[in-house]
Amino acid sequence: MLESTNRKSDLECISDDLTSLLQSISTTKTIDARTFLFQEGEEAHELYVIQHGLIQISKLTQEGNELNLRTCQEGDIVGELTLFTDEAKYMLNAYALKKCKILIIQKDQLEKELLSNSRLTFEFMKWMTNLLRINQSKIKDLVMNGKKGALYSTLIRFSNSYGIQQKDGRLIDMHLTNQEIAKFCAATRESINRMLNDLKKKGIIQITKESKILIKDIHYLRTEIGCDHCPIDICVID
Amino acid sequence: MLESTNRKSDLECISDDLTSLLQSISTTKTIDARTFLFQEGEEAHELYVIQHGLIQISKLTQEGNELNLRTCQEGDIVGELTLFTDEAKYMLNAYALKKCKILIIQKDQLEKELLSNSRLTFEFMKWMTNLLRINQSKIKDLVMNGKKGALYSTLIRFSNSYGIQQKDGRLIDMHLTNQEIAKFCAATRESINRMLNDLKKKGIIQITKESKILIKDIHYLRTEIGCDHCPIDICVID
DNA sequence: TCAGAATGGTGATGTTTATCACAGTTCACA
DNA sequence: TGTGAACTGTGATAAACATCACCATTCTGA
Repeated sequence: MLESTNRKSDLECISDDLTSLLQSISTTKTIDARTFLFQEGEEAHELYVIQHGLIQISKLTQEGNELNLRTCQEGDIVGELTLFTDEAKYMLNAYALKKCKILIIQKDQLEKELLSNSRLTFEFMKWMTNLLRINQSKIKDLVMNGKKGALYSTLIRFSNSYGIQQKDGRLIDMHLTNQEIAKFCAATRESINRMLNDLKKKGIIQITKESKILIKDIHYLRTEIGCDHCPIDICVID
Repeated sequence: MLESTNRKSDLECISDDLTSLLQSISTTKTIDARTFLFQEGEEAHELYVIQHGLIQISKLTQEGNELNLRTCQEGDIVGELTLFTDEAKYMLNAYALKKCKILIIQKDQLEKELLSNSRLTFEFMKWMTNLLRINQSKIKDLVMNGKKGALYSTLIRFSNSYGIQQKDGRLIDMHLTNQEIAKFCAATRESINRMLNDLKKKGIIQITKESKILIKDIHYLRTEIGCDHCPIDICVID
């Protein structure tokens, strides 16, 4: 490991002021692995900051299919889509992949605090704008170059969010099954498997002993989907 | 025409205070049909409110393909993705479909004004939150049910944004060519044409004399893509 | 340590969607 | 009012992707 991950959590992206505010007005709780922090349709009066653990944000379809949208870890803010909204229901599911320690922040309290401090507001709006930009670029990536584009985009985003630079490439420091990747791409496990094997044969990626993905030629992935010069803070998982 | 469109523009969604603020700090300009208000990569120091006209927001790919993201008319805010962001370049293209009258607002001036007035901040964050939710649901719709899902979602969104209720259905009061719809769905003109004709044969839609789309059975479209009970302010074009 | 579960891998086959090619129709405007 | 441009419609064919079926491999917990 030559260099630690360059991923910035939500809390790292926003200022220390906001961070300490969030921590000062919050309580904590612990949730077990393989349980939901919240589910679609539930009333949303709180939002959360992950102190420790791993949470998957997803959306379910009627047929039981699942689309993964984010994978969140320490420092990330979860549940943000309900802020300042009358419609107080979650649209998404938050599922704990590991045991988590969570800060709980009351939505109306945060709203109150934000409105009384314009510097915090500025930080928060900046963060929201960034989420908007990320989502815009995701729409393009998932839709414009078929499933291959969706996969390449997902790999690039994971690399930017959770990658560790190594001498022979960039390691996605996270255990990802074919099935999980498929859920980010809205593709089937089998298609993802075939495409990953193609990338292996071409030498673009490599699977490590701990079955993590090592990206040896990220430039190939980028040029294939035409995100050659897109800003690195946009091409991320959350 | 039994009932006027229920579409709310951005300005209608946000408060009168913000509306008048936006108008007070803006200058105006006029741009011709078939010209760009701004293009990807350009420096972004301003954002815009449409006073009159029609603007298409899109994203181009390297191969010259185009993905339509929004169609904006009177009252809509354009260029919002650059707010509160260091990255001062537009990610999208704004193309005038009709001659437009536009309010120009300096980005830093708006940021300053917003931060000095917490009620306006509240409104603005609420509006941004809503945009985020719309984008989330668009990702799902475009990706989860194939091109048919993308088409049905696009029709529903246009119906909600630009529809006029009539005795025999809901009329999308806008001239949409197959090619334009295709750009919203990231599909080909031919595929859209075939799918629309299938819907015609099934009696789900009907084309009026002015070649506008009349949706006779929106319930069918909704159930097919599983957005039967999604809030109407989320299933919109912008 | 061993049985069952989860995951990875791959062929065969069918469906969806794009591509190409071209003819018919409508529209804009000189 | 006629003519080129834009749009619609449709068949034939190819590529992308899903589905199904099945076996190999790895992981996991009693």
